Amino acid sequence: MVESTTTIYDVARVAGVSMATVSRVVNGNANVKEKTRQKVLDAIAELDYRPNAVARGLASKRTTTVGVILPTITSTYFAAITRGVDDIASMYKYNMILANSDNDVEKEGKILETFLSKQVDGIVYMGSSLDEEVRTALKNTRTPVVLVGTIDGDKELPSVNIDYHLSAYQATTKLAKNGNKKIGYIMGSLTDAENIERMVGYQEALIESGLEFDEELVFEGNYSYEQGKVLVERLLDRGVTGVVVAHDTVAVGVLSALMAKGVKVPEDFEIIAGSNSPITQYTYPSLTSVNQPLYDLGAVAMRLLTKLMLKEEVEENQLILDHEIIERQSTK
Amino acid sequence: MVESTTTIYDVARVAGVSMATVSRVVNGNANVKEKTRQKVLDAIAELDYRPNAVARGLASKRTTTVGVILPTITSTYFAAITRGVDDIASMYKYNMILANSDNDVEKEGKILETFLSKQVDGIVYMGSSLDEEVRTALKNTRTPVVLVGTIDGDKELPSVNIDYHLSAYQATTKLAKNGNKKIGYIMGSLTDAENIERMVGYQEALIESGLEFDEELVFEGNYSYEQGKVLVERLLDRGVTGVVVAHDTVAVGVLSALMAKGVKVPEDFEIIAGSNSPITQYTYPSLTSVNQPLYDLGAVAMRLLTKLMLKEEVEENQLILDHEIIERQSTK
DNA sequence: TTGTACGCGTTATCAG
DNA sequence: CTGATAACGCGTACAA
Repeated sequence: MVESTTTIYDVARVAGVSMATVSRVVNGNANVKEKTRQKVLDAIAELDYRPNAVARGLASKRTTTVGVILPTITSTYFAAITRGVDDIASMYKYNMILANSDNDVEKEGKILETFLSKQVDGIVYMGSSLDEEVRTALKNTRTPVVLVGTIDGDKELPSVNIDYHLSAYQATTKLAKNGNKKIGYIMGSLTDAENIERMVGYQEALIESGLEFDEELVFEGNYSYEQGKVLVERLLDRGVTGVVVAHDTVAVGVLSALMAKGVKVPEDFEIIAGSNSPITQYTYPSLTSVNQPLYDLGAVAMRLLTKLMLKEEVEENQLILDHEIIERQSTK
Repeated sequence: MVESTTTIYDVARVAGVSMATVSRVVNGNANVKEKTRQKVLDAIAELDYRPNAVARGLASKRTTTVGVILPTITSTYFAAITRGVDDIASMYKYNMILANSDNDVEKEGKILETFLSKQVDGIVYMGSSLDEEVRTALKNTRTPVVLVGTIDGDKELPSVNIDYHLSAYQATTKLAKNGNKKIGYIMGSLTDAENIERMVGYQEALIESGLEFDEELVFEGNYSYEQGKVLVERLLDRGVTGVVVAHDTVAVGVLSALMAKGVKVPEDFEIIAGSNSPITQYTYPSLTSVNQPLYDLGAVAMRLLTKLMLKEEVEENQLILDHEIIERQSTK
């Protein structure tokens, strides 16, 4: 196999046609006589010719590649979304360049630069906190961008999310109905639009349930399991008997710490996790969870992106997918 | 921001030099007078010029992109490895095109074709079963390939793994020493070289521990949680009191089913998981696990790949990383 | 130290 | 239906 880059010219020569015709055949252009098409196809098979996508990209200004930027692929939350993105992407013949940002503004900036220099046709962005700087950069690009699980406060950038406000309201109400008087909430930074929505939903639910809002019961938990274990101490100190945890990994940490302390779940303490990523089913007791349709979020986002890339009409930029609360063993 | 693709020529014009000089500056070529370099830099800043990586790739025949092919990114096992790959990749200025194969031969073939047509500089392959067809294709490519967590029976393709034989031996021995008389093993398909190694280690440990090998106690478990739950019935039926489970997700399924049945872990049943992916710490009781250094496996593989891509000398192609058994709560 | 000119492998336009 | 030929944006010998 001496494979020294056989080009479209080689194929043309062997098939006895011009390279233009070969190009037509390769690209499925209809204007080719069946007989010549067959000659070309034979030559392609004979030479084991494979089109060079880079050259193609240069000439056509399309790379059939989209950039995906996310905090870290090791999170089952982002992994599930990403799987949805990839499935739809490959369905539309796109590939995915993936980059982990650790939600670091500087890294995000660099990744964005790289993606643009690589001429990606579109970008899928995930990141709990959408920094102002990054947001501006995203808006100033000609390249289509879709946010997933991330809210742009101004609702300018296309995005796919669930109704965080409603989900927080429902989860809190559920805990209230189960008789909990002190209900905690662990979410990400309150500077994120997404969490502001959650906060409002939480407060509304408390009020409607005749409970008092106490900011001491709201905690900022990042993505870590350890964080969850640490927060349990404070939850218990403050008399909390039920908690809604936005990030699943943190929820698992909370559960583990409670179990280790001998606190009975759900008898003495109830937990509702926030995104129904796979791990919520793996724990024992399994975690009641807000079911964010993660795979679908990714799939829908990618579908939206294809429309944007192909300049199709898009009636609505801000997509909201349905969620539900899946009852498992961590609530009564 | 009228951004109509400013090229190297525009920069040259503004800076009053030739495009060759601009190219030199952009590529950090030393042979440029400091003064002109500065002029060029200014022009670049003024025009907000960004090199076109596609054109660059065509001219230089290097894309600074590697292709990563894996069964599914939703597995914490592969996700952890992938994170290691990406960190080292970006350290060396490479990007990662990611594709999920579901371990399907046909998909793998297509992905490989796509990667090659996109002119990736190298390929990282993960997949429990390395199909003969795929293996051949991988070997016939000029593009460097590194396998991770995957064994090439012939040891021809460069790879990074742990010693599966030894790990199986140790885990089995541990359960034997703890007094278990019937020890089960759940692994993937026995057609995979990796699992054959496990099988041998398992058998050796049994013999040395004076226990009998019974093929009825070896199960083929794929990656699913559900599978683990199903297998528990059979394990119990056959009097097994301790099991080694190669795939963590399956191990979690086993644990959950046992807990649900009221079987005490580790008192009445012991479990050792196979790869120490994050979920093994998240369960309660947490899972004793063979600690495969997943992140490192990915990092080392990518490092090896950079050497291959840069045609550096590589003394050893078959890398084996150390593992250990991390004691948690699922063993006595 | 800097500039010229060609090539990388395709796509796309325009004749014919 | 088919064939020249000019881009696409950049790297790089070869000259100067």
